[in-house]
Formats: sequence, structure tokens, C-alpha cells
Amino acid sequence: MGRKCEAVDDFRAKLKQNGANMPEYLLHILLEIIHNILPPKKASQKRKNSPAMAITDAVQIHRDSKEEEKRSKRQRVDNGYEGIASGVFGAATYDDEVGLRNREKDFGEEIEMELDEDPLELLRGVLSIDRSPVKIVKNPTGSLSRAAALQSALQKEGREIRKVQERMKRNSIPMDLNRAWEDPMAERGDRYLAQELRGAAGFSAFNIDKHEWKKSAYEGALSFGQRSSLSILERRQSLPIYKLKNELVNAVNENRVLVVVGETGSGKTTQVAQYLAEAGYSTKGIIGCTQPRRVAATSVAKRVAEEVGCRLGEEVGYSIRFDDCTGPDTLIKYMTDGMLFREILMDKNLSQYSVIMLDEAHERTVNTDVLFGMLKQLVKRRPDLRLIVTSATLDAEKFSSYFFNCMIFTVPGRTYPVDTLYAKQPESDYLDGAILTVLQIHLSEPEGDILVFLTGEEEIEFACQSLYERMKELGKDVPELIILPAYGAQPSAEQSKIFKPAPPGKRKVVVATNIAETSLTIDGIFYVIDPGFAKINVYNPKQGVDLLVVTPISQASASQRAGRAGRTGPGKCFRLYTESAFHNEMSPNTVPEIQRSNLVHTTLMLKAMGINDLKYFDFMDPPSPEALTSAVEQLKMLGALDEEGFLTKLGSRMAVLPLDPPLSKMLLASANLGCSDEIVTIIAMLQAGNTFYRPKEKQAQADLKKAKFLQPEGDHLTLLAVYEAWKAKNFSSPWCSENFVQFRSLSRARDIRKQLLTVMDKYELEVVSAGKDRTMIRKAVIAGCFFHVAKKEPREGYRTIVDKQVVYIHPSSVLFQRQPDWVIYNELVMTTKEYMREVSAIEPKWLMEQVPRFFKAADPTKMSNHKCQERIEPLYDRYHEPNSWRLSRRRA
DNA sequence: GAGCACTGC
Repeated sequence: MGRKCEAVDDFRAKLKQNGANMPEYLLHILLEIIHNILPPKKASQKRKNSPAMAITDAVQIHRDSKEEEKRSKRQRVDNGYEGIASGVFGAATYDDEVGLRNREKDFGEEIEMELDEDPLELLRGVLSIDRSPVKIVKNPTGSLSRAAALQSALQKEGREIRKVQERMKRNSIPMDLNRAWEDPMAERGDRYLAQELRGAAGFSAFNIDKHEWKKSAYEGALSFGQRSSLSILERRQSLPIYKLKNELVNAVNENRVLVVVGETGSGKTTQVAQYLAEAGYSTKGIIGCTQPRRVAATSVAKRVAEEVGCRLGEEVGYSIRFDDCTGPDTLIKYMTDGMLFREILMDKNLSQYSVIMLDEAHERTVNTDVLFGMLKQLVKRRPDLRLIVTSATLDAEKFSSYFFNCMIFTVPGRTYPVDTLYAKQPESDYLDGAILTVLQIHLSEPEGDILVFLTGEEEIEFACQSLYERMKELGKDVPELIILPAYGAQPSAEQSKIFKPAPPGKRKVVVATNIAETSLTIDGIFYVIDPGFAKINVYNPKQGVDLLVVTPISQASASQRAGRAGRTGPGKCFRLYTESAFHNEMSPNTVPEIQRSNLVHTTLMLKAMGINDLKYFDFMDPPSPEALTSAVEQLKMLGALDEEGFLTKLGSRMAVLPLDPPLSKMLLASANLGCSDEIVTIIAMLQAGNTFYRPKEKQAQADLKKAKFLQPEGDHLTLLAVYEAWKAKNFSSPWCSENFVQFRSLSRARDIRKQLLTVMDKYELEVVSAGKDRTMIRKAVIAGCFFHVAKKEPREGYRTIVDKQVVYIHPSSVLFQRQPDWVIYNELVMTTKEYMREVSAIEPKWLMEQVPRFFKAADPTKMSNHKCQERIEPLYDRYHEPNSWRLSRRRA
């Protein structure tokens, strides 16, 4: 304590000296961060001198090392990395030395700070030296939050921060722009697909001048190209499908089911419904067309309304969750496949429709797959209904044979040839490979934009950053390269630049996730770089865990990516894997989602539609029996199905809620427990996800803000507190940014909440507030999520009650520090460990109270009262009943 | 002390 006071005084003196002023309370908060977030001073500190001395030392060390650096640079040039190469190389050099060093670089003097020091000491040291900009370097073993705390402390001091950099573990990237490619006709390469191409070292969060490249990315593009100037009619007539209009209408007249193979650019999505409406189908009912995604449904509807010449929501409309834009006049309706699935639950004959078109069916979403089975039955019952299923060339035969060997109608695409080039050697690091290929194309290939596929936000940011730096090193002699990241939440103004071709004389590179593969129309792309890989979600029914894995993509997916290069003109696709890897090691098709998802929700929906025997449901590709059994058993435990597997009253109420069954159960239980008002908010927040925003450069500030909302009971109540606070501020957007809370997520939560309240109202579920009695809220959570209970282990971590697996509280949880004895969690995610996300503390006795069917106290005669309180077992012990239900991991 | 993609009701 004494040390802290001393520090405050000292700090104040330094501030005064520098002419800065800081309120007392801020000063204390600042020191609080430093003392609480940061670990205590190491007992054995290498450096005994004061940081001030250390910095002086460092200058000398730096001067010595500078000579060494010059020597090695010369050597690199000798080794052949000349000119641009060595320039770019220089920027990407990282070292692993430990220590404080003062570095001279192009941008002047800066102090490099190591986080091994006691931050307070370090801070004082820096303040006593001079006012050079500061660079904070985190070692691979260090912690970013220490860097963040230090950074915010310095910022408050008014010191300029140049960089917060994470020292890279791997070595620098050699720069060889003369990369070797072979085309498919060349001799076969080796038969090896570099697995784990990223290697153990991998890359890490990267934060240098993040905003600099972003700024340049969005500012650079001033005069992006315009769409074609053809009139609507000309545009429609120029589509390849136009010439086949009559044939198509005849085919639909004569076939109840039709598989349409419509290649990219054929116009099927916008035209088929219009042709059928013109042919009179709209007089018999609505023409419905499903899309896997919301954006697709809305944007296609807009386009078609424009072509038809009506307002959206009149003759042409769309229907997606939270947004029904249809009316009494609607003849053509675009919707998400999930929406049609809901509709078929309400009316299994879909009597208001005359035509259903399942578009993008080759994407094989769970909803589309289930609709396949439902509609296959329906066309037998309704001879007047027409079903159109669109497919990729590869799947056409399969689709046709599933749908009674129906006719396949092929519409050619309007695409150009694409040259596919393969790597001669497997890449050792696909990310570097992709970056270098972009530069290679930019420096040696004719005009045309580039599209790069990467697996996630982090990679995209890294790639953009790296490209930006290298372009900067290349100087002004090379043409401008506009670097555009494309993922998740992008402001729309910036997105429009992604979709349009770069202005003449410039080139753009779009760095995107696999969503660009299918659902975005990006104009002007001539070059595609496909390392690829993609992140997919795999659900393990035995473990009950969702897992995101980076896996090689399928051949089908690769062709789709390549096709992106041929939309505007003849293009090139650079595949960063060998040709033999493509043929021998990549599967022809992506495993349909239904075979790798949690099916609890889908199963409940099917049961609610009266489909009892799921084993005999006509799936095109059936999910594994285990996944189905696991889903059925979970529903039984929730009380949604009875012992024979028939839908219960509770189950039918759960089915009408657009939620996963445990959450539906929670909501229904909360109405009885008198806390549905709170639970509906909590559920909406859980569903919306990503409540807190924690930018790397402001982590400490974000954590401070988050602490304001912290509820000791756990994350569920903390989320509630956030929503209530936001509501009290009139759902304000600035309030969100002030508090490091994501406005988008909260708005989504508000939508979900509203929708849930409507459904609750319809089914006369009471919306009541628990008032001050917050215990009930956690009891309601238990009623739904009781599979997800874990008890603290004596040493570290937790053990789940159901299957005894070891799990940990996620560091983002408010209970991460507290580690209560008993917890309930919303979901389990497997990253570096098995983490429980959204955790709340509970009392074990509530388990028996809320779910007596499931939990019992251990035999009280055999143990003390205290122990008795602690021991809780699931009634159904699957270790002794091998064929009983199984929720998660089987232990060896 | 971790992050990790996307979609849907």
C-alpha cells in the first residue's frame, strides 16, 4: 500500500513536471489497473538497474546490434534477395532478443519497451528519460493485457505510442517473387498436401499501425467503376437463360420436380420466378424461392422488384426473420430456407404456394436438406405443386435420382475460361504464400483485380497489413494496389468499394473469407488466389462440443472459387497446393451441414411436424444415428418428448419458439418461476452473442467499462445488466461505443427479444419480472441448461456432472477470477482448452429442486451432511447403462 | 489468459 501511495505521489509529480494534469480518481484507477491486472513483480529480476538505466544501456546495445543488422542485411542481398525484395524483407524482420532498446527507424526515434519489467517502474523510467514515442513489445510468453494497461497508462500521460507489437515467433518471410507455378497439363507433382501448413509457430495477433492500412484501404478508392449502363430489359435479355425461356416453362409444365443446373451468371435466381409468373403460375398461388442467406433473399428480391417494376413488398417481396416484406399482392416471394421451414411447420401442405424453388441447394444447409425430404413427400400429395431445385453440375445426377429421377435442365453460364495454376511444391505457409502471390501478380500480370481466400478475420488483417507494408516499401514506382478486407461486419460504404472494379490504372485486392465464394458478387476479378482452406464448424455429438477447424476445402469448393476469376473476362486461378493434392487429397464435396451439426433443434421441429421415425426420414444424406439418438435423448431429458419419443405438450410449445430447445425450455420455465421478463432478455443476449468489444489497443479501458456491469452471480446476469443499462439510455449507439459494447449485437438482441415477446404473447406465456429476487433467474437457467453443470475440481478447472469431462471457465467470463464451486454454462467451446462460455454460479440444491427427474442427491446415509450437499449425480448414469442416452464425450 | 466463420428461425 505504501508503495502505491508513493507511486501516486511520484506519478503526480511527473505529470506536473510535464505540464499535464490528471484528476485524482483517474490516477488511482490507473494505478489500480497496473496493480490488479498485472502480475506481481518477478522475484528474480534479471535487471537490477532502474529502467532509466536500462534504457541508457539499451541505446548502447542497440548501437552494437545495428552493426550486426547491417551485416546481415548485406548478406541477404548477397543471397539474392535484392532490390525490392530486401526492402520488403527489412520491414518484416523480427527478432527475439529480450531487453529495452532504442531504435532508429525511418520514422525517427522511439523507445521499445519490454514487458518483463515491473510496469510501474517501467513507466517511471520512461517518463524520466525523454518524450520519445514509445513502442511496446510483447514477447510470445508475455501478456497483451499488460501491454494494453501500459499503453493506456501512457496514453493518459499524453505520450505518443507508435506501436504495440507482438514479437513474432517465426522467422521473417523470405521474399521470392519468382514463384513457380504449373498448369494442370504439366507433369504431376509430388503427392503431398501440406497439412498444418501454418505450422506450430503460426502467426499471432498483429497490431502495427492497424488503422493506417485501414485508412488507406478505404480512402484510396475514389472513382470505382460503375455497373453496366444497359437498360433493365436489355440486361434481362442478355442473360443466357433468356434464350431458354420457353423450354424452361415447358419443362416446368411437364415435370412436377425439376433439377436446374444453372451455372454462375446464368440468371436463374432472378429470372425463373419471373418466367413462371408470366406463364401464369402466379395465378394459382405464390411462387416461393428460398435462399440460404438473408442478404441474398433481400437483395435478389430488390433486383427482381426493379425488373418487374413494382415496389418491394407488392408483387415481389421477401420474408426473412425480423423482416417480413410481403403483402396481399405478393406473387413472387424470396425467403430464407429457414423461413420456409417455419412455414411448413405451420402448414405442411404449403397450400398458398404454386411453385417452390430451392435455390442454391448445392450449399446443402440443414434447412434445405430437411426441406428436400418434406417437399419430396409434399409433391406426392399435391400434384399441382411444382418443385424446382437448383444444383451445381457435380450434384445434378445425385439430386435427380433422389427426386424420382426427374429431368435435369441445364442453363449455361456466362463465364469466361479460367487458367488454373498449381503450386509446384506444397507451401510451407499458405498465408505467406498468398501474400507473395498477390505481389507477384501485381508486379508481373496485366491489369485485373485480385481475390484472395483466407479463413478468418485475423488472417485477413494480417495479410492486409503485410501487403500494405510491402507496398509501402516498394515505393511509388509500382502501380497502386488497393487493399480491401472483406469479412463480417463492414460498414456499408466501404463494402461498396469491394464489389466494384478498381479504377483504371489501379488494381484492387479483396481479401475475403469463403463467404465470397458463393454469396457476394464482386466485379472486376481476374485473379483468384486459393490457399483456401476454410474454417468449418464441426459438432461432435459424443462430446457435445462445437469445434471450429481449419480444413482443406473440397474440390467442388475449389472450382467455385476458381470460377470467380472468370466473371468479367478470362482469368487465372492460383492454387497454393499441388495438382496431385487437389486430385488425391481433397474430397470431391463438402460434407453436408446436416452431417456435422447439432440436430436437437431440427429433430424437435421434425417431431413437431409429426415425423416420428427419424430413422426412416428420407434424407438425401442421412446424419449419423448417434447424432439423431443423442438429439432425441436430449429432447426426452428436456421433457419435449415422452419415453416413446412422441412430442409432449411442452415439446409442442418449445417447437414454436425460434430457439434451441434448452433455451426454449428455459424460457417456458421462467414463466412459471416468475422471471420471464429477465430470462427473455438473457436469452436474446445469449443468442445475439459478442456483447463486449475489446480492441487490442484499448483492452484495459474496455475491461474497466465491463467491470461496471459485472454481476457477482455470473455472466447471465451481467448480460442482463448490460441490456438494461442500454435500454435505460434509450438504446443509444454512442453509449455502446463509450462502453465498449457492440451496438450490432445489442440491436440484434433487441430484435430477438421483440420476436420472443410476440410469440409469448401469442401462446399466453406470462411476462413477469422477478424484481429483486434474482435467484429465480438462475433457477430458470438451470431448468433449461441442466446438462451444462460443472463442479470445481480441487486443483484446477471443473468437471461436468453429466459426463465427467474436465472443462475450464473461459477467460472472458466474469467468473474467471472467482471460480465458484458450482457453475452452469451456456456453451462449451474447444479452442486451446475446453472452455465454458457464459457461466453463472449456482447452488447444487437448486438442481434437485428444478430438475428432480435428472438429479438426485447421493445416498445421505453414507456420508456427512456437508458431503451430502456436495454430492449430486445424474439419475441416469450412462457408465452403467451403455445404451442409455449420451450427451457428450465418451471417456476411454 | 484467450481469441478463431458463416448462416438460419
